Amino acid sequence: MKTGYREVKQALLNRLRAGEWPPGAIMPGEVQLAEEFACARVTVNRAIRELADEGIVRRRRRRGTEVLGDRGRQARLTLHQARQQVVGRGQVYAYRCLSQRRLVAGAGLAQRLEIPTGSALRALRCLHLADEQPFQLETRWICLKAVPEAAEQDFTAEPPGEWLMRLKPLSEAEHRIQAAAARPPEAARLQMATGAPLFVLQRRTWWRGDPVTWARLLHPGDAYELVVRDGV
Amino acid sequence: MKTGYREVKQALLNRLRAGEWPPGAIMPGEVQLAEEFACARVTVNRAIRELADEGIVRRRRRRGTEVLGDRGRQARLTLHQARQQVVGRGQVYAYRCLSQRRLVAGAGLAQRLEIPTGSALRALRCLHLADEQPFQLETRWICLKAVPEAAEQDFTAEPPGEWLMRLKPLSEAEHRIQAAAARPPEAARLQMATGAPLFVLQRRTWWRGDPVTWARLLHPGDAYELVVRDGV
DNA sequence: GCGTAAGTTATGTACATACATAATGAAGCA
DNA sequence: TGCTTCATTATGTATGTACATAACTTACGC
Repeated sequence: MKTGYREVKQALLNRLRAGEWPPGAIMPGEVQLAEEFACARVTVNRAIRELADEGIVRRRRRRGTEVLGDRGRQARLTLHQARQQVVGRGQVYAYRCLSQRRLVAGAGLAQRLEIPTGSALRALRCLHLADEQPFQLETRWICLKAVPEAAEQDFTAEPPGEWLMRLKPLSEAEHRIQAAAARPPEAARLQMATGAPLFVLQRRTWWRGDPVTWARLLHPGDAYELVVRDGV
Repeated sequence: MKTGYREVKQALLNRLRAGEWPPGAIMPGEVQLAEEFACARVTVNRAIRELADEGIVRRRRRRGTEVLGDRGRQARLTLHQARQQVVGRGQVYAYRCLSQRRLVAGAGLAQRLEIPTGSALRALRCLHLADEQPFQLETRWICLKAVPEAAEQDFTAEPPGEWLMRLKPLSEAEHRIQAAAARPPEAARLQMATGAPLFVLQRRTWWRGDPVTWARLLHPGDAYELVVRDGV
């Protein structure tokens, strides 16, 4: 039976689901599977490579393909800008820059951003609104060493996230998601009660290894959720 | 210059980062790039395919390869079982099953689980501890139609998440992450104040389209965070 | 002018072949 | 025994070729 890599992949997935090769087991080699499916080895290779990319199996030279068991559920998360999230909900987006200034990094900031103390930064505080209601409170620092253009940029019209995305669209990022209690100034900005739950997303990004920005994005906890749907 | 697909991919990424092809632009075709890099078309194909998999470009037949701009940041999220998270932190894991019983789905449950009203379910409430401290409060329903073995299974020794993972290791899943205020019973179980922030992870899974389980995992907000690090 | 058929084009996939690379074990030697 | 060397093996990658497929363009018939 002449087969494409998709069919091979699906067939292998079905067998894995059926428990034919339990976690920890070594699957048959590519040549053997190619023979069984009556296809070229490259075809099997591609099928298994995709399974490996998805974290279902692990491939090692000479060892073969091992079925992974205790791996966690994997999901592909996509994080959008506030504007996209708001218009995606069918609401009207608005943006306000609450403050923007320059400063030099103190010890705490320097440590969080992994930069030397005294580095020049741009500090911003912005509010994103959905249908006139506070949607996200953004606190952001931008390293002027990595992004000197940010020193003179005026962020009253354009959110810094979108501006950065346009300037440096491809960078590495680290995201941290937490739940926290709103402190008084945050609660006031977001028009919620002090101590009420906040959804907190912190994002740090790098550009070729250099720290670019650190953002803390706060959402009122009762109005926000992150949804990830993903066939394993 | 004889090149491998990794080099081609990196070279293309560099040009994309340099803004050579702005978002919305159509990149040169595979044949042209193959000629430029002095390699086979398939090599360029693989390089660009990986960029497409990562959400950086979009490929369409006859149209060519379009550079995406407004896409959100992507990250690969891995969600582990409570046990793995706890031992990963270097703490001692413990598990307690607070209650387990059978019931039939009422209207609300049926809707949330996307099953007919009256379906047989197993309902569980469990507590996961880290160093004797409450770490996660789990509320779970298991559809007996999809997992009949769960009807008689005793979950006092093994957490249902791990048991299910062993039984049905590969299923589709939907995750929802929220921040919420702890209600009195939850707060008591987790030894925290009523109204304090909770990190809420809800997970629904399917097995070949059939709903399998719905879990609500609550973490004290001040002691939990989800970290995702990912080069774009 | 309008709809349909045929042609064009870029990506998508399959295959045979060849060689590269990492990991493992066995043979050979001090 | 302990070490190096070499053969083995499964995966990793590159290439030329061929054909498939989707989508756009043009030509044709009416």
